[in-house]
Amino acid sequence: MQDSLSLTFAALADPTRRAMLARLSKGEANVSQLAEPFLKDMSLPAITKHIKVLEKAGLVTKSVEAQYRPCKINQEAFKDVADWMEQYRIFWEESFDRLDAYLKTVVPKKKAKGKKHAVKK
Amino acid sequence: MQDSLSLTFAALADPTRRAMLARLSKGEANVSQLAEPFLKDMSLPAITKHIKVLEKAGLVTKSVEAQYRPCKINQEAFKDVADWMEQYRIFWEESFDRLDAYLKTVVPKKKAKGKKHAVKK
DNA sequence: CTCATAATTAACTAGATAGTTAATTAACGA
DNA sequence: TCGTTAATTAACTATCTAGTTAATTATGAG
Repeated sequence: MQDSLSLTFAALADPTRRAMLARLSKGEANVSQLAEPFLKDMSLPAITKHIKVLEKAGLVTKSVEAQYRPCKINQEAFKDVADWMEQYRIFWEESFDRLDAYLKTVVPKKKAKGKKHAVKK
Repeated sequence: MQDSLSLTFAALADPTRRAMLARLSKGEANVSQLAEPFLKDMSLPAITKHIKVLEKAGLVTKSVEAQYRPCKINQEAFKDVADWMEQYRIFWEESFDRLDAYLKTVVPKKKAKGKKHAVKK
């Protein structure tokens, strides 16, 4: 991995981290506040690591306030995901009719020029 | 991991797999057609595995047609991602004003009841 | 039947990820 | 200054991931 979108999706691929984002969508929270619902399941260092993953992914920013580390959602990464999703809108929007129509506009049963990989059927 | 959304995000966290989806968004393709742009970088078994990841994530379905395995995009997983994203719309939509307004509606500098975790400042 | 192509499976490896416990750093309050 | 709380770092481990090569299965073409 390494590219920014991959980092972001990887960060989202964990229920603990998604729950943290859900919490942060309600407002800022420092590390122990974020940790609180999970401390029955995992240690504080584990939480620290999850937050680091969210930061590296650009989904969260953390600041310094005395001994606290208030975290908040960073819009940029969400925008990146939303932008990427745009190209698939046709697939996740309700209308099946429009999908059918769309699928007829692209690659009308392409023959694969060199006829090497031609799809027979 | 294990939950469906985590599987889906994990599948999206790879540029090869995202490129495959982009290809499939233009229309069906069988395994070797999907593989073609990547064979200079990786082997066919690696491709097979990537496709399996996309299938398990529900992003792609594969069928059988003679010796070919035509793949196509499966809408469901995209819908799931889009639905999940909905709750963060306020963050990825352009309007900063509306975000400010929103943030004032939730958690008005909560005091953390037991005063144990009170955010000082 | 035999060969070539499509695709998968098996077995293995390097490196990443997610967690642990123990120790450390920093700031506040008394 | 001393104890407490907030948070991180270090060191380690188990499991997962992404790739490899070699072998195998299945189909259609001649």
